[in-house]
Amino acid sequence: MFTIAQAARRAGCPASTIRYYERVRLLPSARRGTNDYRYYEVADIERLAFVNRARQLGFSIDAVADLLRLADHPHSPCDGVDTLIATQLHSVEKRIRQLQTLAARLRQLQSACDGEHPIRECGILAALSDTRWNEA
Amino acid sequence: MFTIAQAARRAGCPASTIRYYERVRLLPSARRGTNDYRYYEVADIERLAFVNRARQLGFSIDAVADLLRLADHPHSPCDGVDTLIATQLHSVEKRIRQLQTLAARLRQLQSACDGEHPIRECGILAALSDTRWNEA
DNA sequence: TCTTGACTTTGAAGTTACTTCAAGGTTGAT
DNA sequence: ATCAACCTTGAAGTAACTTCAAAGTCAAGA
Repeated sequence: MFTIAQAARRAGCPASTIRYYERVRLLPSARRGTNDYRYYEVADIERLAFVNRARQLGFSIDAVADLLRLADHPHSPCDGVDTLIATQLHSVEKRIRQLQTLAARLRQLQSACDGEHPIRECGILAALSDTRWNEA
Repeated sequence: MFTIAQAARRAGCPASTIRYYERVRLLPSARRGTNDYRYYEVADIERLAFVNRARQLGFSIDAVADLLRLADHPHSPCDGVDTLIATQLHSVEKRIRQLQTLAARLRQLQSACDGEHPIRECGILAALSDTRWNEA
């Protein structure tokens, strides 16, 4: 049996996050001691660690809840899991593409200024003020 | 003079966003008519468009406020502008690297399952449950 | 035993950048 | 006159937490 801080250390997240997951019902209510402290067993901590790993992969709380539900039904087919992973991968890839476009624009802006002149002559602000910007 | 919806259309953002920017003081309070409607001139709309372009580049509201302040001082050197752009570019690049790591992990997970078996045998959930995960 | 510091509890509010909603007033065209 | 489409405000909702305040608990050392 572990206190919330011990569980947090083992699972690799703050105690406040564990309380939060309980509050939003991502995790079941923890067993309580007579002092009203939450106590966790190894199995609880493993589930929590599973949640943290999925969150680190960028899954939303709702998606993690789906994953947990799927993991709790060992006999059903795993298409659902595959779909969740694929969906997440697609959204990550899309976000990467957006950010790459962004980075390219920022680099372009950067090349419009050598830092050695007053703002009045700054190509960056000129570009940002240019109404033709949105065409680019 | 334009109403808020007209200004919004010209600047390319919802009217609610303009009100929001005013509320958080990113933009000055708009001039009001006797009907209490907000009215905008071309210069106001240009400033709003500038804000929208910077936001589209991923600058936070605070950073946009900095950009506006800098743009309002045409005689000071433009190092500050350069720094803001560089900082933003670095954070975008960092985020891209994080997401690429994420995508690689998701692809790795994907390869652990061919979708043709029950969850009990699913390599994805096995990997997510594996305590050695965090080493990877 | 007392104290001290580190833990625990709760509910509420703060974070970011908006969007949505409710309830009501204004405008312009028919 | 009436109708749609606009405008106003303040408040609440969104995601996923984090931080805070106020108060109770516990373990160890003097």
